Amino acid sequence: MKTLVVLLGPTGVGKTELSLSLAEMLGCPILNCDSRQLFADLKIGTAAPTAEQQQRVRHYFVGILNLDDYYSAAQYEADVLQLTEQLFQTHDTLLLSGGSMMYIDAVCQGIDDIPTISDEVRTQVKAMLHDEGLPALAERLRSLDPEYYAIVDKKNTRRIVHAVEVCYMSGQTYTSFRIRRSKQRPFRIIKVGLNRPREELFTRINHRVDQMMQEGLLDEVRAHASHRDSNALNTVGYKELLHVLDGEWPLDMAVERIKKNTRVYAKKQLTWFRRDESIRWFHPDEAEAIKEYLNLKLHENIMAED
RNA sequence: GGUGUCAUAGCUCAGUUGGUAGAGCAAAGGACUGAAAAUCUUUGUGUCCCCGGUUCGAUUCCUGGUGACACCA
Repeated sequence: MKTLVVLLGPTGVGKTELSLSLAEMLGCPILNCDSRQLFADLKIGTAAPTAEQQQRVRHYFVGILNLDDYYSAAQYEADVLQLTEQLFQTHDTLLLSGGSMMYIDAVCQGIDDIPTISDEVRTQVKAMLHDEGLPALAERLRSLDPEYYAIVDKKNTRRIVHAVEVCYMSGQTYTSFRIRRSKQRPFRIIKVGLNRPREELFTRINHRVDQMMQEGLLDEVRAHASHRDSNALNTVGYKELLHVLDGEWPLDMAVERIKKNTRVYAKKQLTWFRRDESIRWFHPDEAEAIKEYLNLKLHENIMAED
């Protein structure tokens, strides 16, 4: 039985550093599970693994997308499953490391099979939203899919828009695609969570943002500002600095906002992870304990096979 | 040293004609299934600077402290 070790935790906790030594111990490559490190041009602002780190351990899913590329959790699920099938032929264990909650769940439990929205439908629904407003779009959803309308957050534009898109795209209700059943994987999953005391985590985040600024984050944003409407740049660190480039915010205010928004993001990640009882939590400094835990679990695995 | 102003939530402040208080920001919590570092959402936070006095009752009025600021010496 093959094993996928999932290393997760809030942003800035220290996943990257630890993932390297775990991968070296396990003798395996690292599969990145950070939705923004997938983009080749967001190196500084996403604290992507450096060339040197990638020299140490082979990484997959780092810097493989252009800023305007369309990508999704479902696509990530498919890509990871395909790659793991291949890599498990030569490895017993693989390491998935990152903090993108939905991407992790997509790999571990799967995601419902929902039709991909065509550009036409996307544009059409976008126009409806623009012309009629959100309440009117919600009314359309009420007649298209009353069941989902009953439970959806009526103020959440993303959710309403997506549900309407799916209805128009498929001619069926959005509800009919929401199976929400977790899929079986042909490998075992061990989840290791990293966390620190709140104050410690926030101090690290603040320092890391200052460091990103020193490394030239503003220049990175400037270099790609022409893609400002892409989803990729709707990311903490980038959206704030775009306001600076537009002359709307002073730099120090933007830096403070980046720190705050990163902290908020970290909290959101922890909220999501908290309900996953299969995660075994550690402090990042407990590297030895983590290795011991993994060895124990992997050994159990072998015993179970005999 | 003198005169004046101020002292209320983690911060900036509002307010109570005397019945123990509220905004913004910060903070904490929650949702989440094909854009997720996205998107949406809930919630407080208190010796009202301290000791007295007046009063049924003082954060509010009064005396005295303490501290901050401004101006004058």
